[in-house]
Amino acid sequence: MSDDTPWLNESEMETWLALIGLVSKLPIALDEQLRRDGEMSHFEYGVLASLELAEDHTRRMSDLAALVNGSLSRLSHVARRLEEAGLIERFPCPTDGRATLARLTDEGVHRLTKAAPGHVALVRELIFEALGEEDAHRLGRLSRRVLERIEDGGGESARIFRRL
Amino acid sequence: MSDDTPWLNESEMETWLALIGLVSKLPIALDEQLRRDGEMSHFEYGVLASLELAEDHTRRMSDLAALVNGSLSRLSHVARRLEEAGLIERFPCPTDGRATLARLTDEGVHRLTKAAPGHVALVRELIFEALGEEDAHRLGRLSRRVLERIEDGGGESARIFRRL
DNA sequence: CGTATAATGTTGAACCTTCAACTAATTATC
DNA sequence: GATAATTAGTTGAAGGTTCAACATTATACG
Repeated sequence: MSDDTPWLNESEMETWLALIGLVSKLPIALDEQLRRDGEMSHFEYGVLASLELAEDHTRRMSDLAALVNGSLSRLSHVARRLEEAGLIERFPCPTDGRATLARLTDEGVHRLTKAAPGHVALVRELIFEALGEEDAHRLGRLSRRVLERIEDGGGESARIFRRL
Repeated sequence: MSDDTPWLNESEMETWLALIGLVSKLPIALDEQLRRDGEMSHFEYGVLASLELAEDHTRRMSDLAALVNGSLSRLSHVARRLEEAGLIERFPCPTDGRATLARLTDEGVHRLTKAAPGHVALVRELIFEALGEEDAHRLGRLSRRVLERIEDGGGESARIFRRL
């Protein structure tokens, strides 16, 4: 095979490995703290936190799924467990019979409140203290640009593929 | 409770959400392409690629685990599946009776070769084309700094906790 | 209206990862 | 050199995620 693939050069490879390292290890660090301080995963924390910010502590399942970057199926399973644990409750949406609403319970608020300070402290240490406000802000902007590209259709080849 | 927790301000929250978005979605985009072009996950790709770069296409399991940012247990399960699929083979290390060596087979090389061009193309598009070489390099440097902080013990609170 | 299509969620099975327990070999220590 | 502690790796069970199939309700459109 004639190799016209534009492989990564050494500098690009270093960049890529650093990013992959971050993407693999940051979630583990977050899960570790939250498991310890709140007996929950980072995904579950996201669900609870996102409900706490919402009007009446209530959101539609599909909105919630989008906010926490998860599939509806994943959220549905997680919601069942959170409901069994008494941290949220679910009930049908009065205005759209297809939809389900999830609401944070008082106990959910309590558990979130217990875990949150440690979580914020960890985020501060790993991002804002490690980089300083300015560089942290740069990291945010760069992340957003990559994110846009990802959401733009998952890559050129995927777009072509999907059109067939 | 008197609330002296230094919550994130709006700008910090935007930064953090962007980063979390990246960390949740980049792996999904990578897995999608590799699943399509090579019937493998990104983690499996990492294992095969890391073996291909090695002397004699062979590495110790524990070295491999560190290189792909995974636990030894996870790697062991994955290695069993890759071995069953004929992509790698495992055999005891001749110089250290505790260790196991993993070697990429010819079929493993073939499968890797099949998936690699699409993978590189995706990485190029999502990172280097989206950001340009210079900003991509910045992203790499920032990632590395956060990574160092993570590996520095998982955060101040964790260090204190662990000392008790 | 009535049917076709799309949107919203849930479920169970298959699959993957983590966790704890375990085996086996090596190194440290006395 | 025997025993203890450490290191390397595997395993099975428990728990979480994905995938495909399904049920249900809403919307489009003829």
